Amino acid sequence: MMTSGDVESPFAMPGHDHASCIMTALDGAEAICARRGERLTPLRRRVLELVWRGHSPVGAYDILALLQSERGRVAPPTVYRALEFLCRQGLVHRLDSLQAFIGCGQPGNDGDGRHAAHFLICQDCGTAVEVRDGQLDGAISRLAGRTGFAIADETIELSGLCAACQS
Amino acid sequence: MMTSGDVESPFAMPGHDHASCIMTALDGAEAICARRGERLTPLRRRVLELVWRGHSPVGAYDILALLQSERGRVAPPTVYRALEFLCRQGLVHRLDSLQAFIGCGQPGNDGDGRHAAHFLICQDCGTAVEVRDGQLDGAISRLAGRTGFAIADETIELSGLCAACQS
DNA sequence: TTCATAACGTTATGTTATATCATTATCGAA
DNA sequence: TTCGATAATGATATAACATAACGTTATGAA
Ligand SMILES: [Zn+2]
Ligand SMILES: [Zn+2]
Ligand SMILES: [Zn+2]
Ligand SMILES: [Zn+2]
Repeated sequence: MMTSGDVESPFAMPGHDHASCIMTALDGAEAICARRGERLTPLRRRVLELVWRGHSPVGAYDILALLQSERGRVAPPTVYRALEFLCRQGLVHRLDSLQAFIGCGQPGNDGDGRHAAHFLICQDCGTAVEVRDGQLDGAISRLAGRTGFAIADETIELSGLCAACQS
Repeated sequence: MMTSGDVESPFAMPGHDHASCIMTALDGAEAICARRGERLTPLRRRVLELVWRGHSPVGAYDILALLQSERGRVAPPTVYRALEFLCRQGLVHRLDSLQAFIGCGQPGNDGDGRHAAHFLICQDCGTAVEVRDGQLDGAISRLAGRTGFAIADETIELSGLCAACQS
């Protein structure tokens, strides 16, 4: 599975045990919600599982189609409400540059809410990896301090080619 | 008018001479397109002018409505094609977090194409300021180098409150 | 049990963006 | 100048993404 220490080669996980990624994500979500007194209902849990189908961002309507294939009539608000809950809990992130969603690999590391997430997105294989970089965080903090700007939300998404896809 | 050296207090321009901002942007766009052999047609020029109505991002359908009010029937592709051209020339940037567009204050500084743009966006007054920060650029470069990632496109948008709006 | 609230279902609509094909403008070559 | 290639625009339709509004059901505490 993918671990949170894989920053040096975040894309290097071909043929990994993805079932383990999913299980870790679901178990972690259960624990986080239990601790917070939030309700990870069957629907929300299933949507989270569908978001975790892989390591590529998934569109809301992709999830909708998957839900419809297993439950019959499902309407967009059903999906958007579940995604909103999952984003609020920091279990899922929205990638604004793609209008799509991806599971968070390090949820709950920032107290009780969501955290700023920074992404590398491969335009070839579609993989998106959440990265944490102290220098980047520092540069952002200093920029904010220098300009007197109070950051509430960060959208940092770097698109390009991962190492494996450059050959 | 706003100059490209205002990085230290990028939001401090209340009551400035915005007509001068617009003129500078249009004149610069003319010069850049002429140099590149690209055609800044009346429509494209007008869309650029409308994007420069202020220092807040403008939605494509806002521009559409403005165009319709002065030309009668105008369809979405007309606006999107003009915006696509202006983005391609680096004269306008799209803010993914807002699904909106804003004029570039420093176009043509990077040879013949668009450049990476980083923004501070005030959630109160709506102003968006394009910033250039060497430390941020450096942190991004090092992150890419360290992970073997080849960046093609950067979406960096920091939302929050500008200094003036925190009181 | 009863009530208040949260979650979900359902219908309708709003918002953003693009595919496709017809028409017109532009510009260089014959 | 006329022709023909290409770029730009017009026009119609539809795709893709997201939310408003309201009714119903589930949940849990008093
Ligand atoms: Zn996996
Ligand atoms: Zn890749
Ligand atoms: Zn101005
Ligand atoms: Zn402000």
